Amino acid sequence: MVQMSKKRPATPKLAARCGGPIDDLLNPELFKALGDPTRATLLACLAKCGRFCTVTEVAECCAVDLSVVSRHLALMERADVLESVKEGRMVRYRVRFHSLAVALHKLADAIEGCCPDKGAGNRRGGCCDK
Amino acid sequence: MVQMSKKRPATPKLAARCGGPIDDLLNPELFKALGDPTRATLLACLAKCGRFCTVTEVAECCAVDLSVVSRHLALMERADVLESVKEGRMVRYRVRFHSLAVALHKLADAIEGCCPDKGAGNRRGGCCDK
DNA sequence: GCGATACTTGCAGCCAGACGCAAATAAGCA
DNA sequence: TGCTTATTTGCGTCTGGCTGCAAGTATCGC
Repeated sequence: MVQMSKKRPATPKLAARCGGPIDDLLNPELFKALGDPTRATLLACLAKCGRFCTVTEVAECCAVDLSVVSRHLALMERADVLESVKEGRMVRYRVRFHSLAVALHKLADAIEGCCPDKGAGNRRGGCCDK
Repeated sequence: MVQMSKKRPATPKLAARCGGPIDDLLNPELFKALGDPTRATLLACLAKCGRFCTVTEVAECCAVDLSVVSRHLALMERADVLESVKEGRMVRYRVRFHSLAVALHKLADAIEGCCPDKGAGNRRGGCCDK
């Protein structure tokens, strides 16, 4: 296995030029999807429920209009937080449990990998590609 | 060790009444802080840099006004993403590596714990307190 | 086909937040 | 004290996003 040199940039300006795993993992679209209180409620309810739920069912867990719920669910699907299946006239949404958990674990690992006080030489390969 | 009953709510509506670890971990303030492209850039640069950086240094890694950077950093500090120290006339910010990584790992675990196709009976105690 | 149900989309109002500029505050230095 | 540097704050602007209502589309059962 080739040992890549994982240098740490001296300044934030240099860090900007230096790609690392954190750049792709810190996806604003994903976190925007998780950053709205209404969507957080919907997501938590869907997660606790576990199964595929219809838009009407999900709408019963918070006070906003059904059309708003429909839009929130569609947005979270575009951000790969949810997946959906169409069954006749209804659409069922479910949390993308694995994909979401993996994305969060990877980001957490990338962040920890950037931490300088981590024993000798960054575990997990450091934060920077060169 | 007492075995708590970790039932899964039948509907999203019931799920809303049923508290679980995911409710607290899915903190909109945190994800709002991560959900802006400019803040994502600043955070990635700070993470790759690893050390405490001044506002002026951080501002060099993206094209917005210094005052904007100052506001973004303060916002991320309020969301517990960054920490700061004041040194004379300058303020240095650094990523809260451990705290951030732990929050993300916990959320990822809580989400995985909600996933129904996880062998027999939810690992990690399920998603619901009752 | 017709009405009912399930969901999406168009529209408009409204508020939050991102931004730049300029002024204010704070701290170092001569 | 006066000047410079570092950062914050006030203000106005503007865009984006959340929301509700109403209308549109799709599907089901009769």
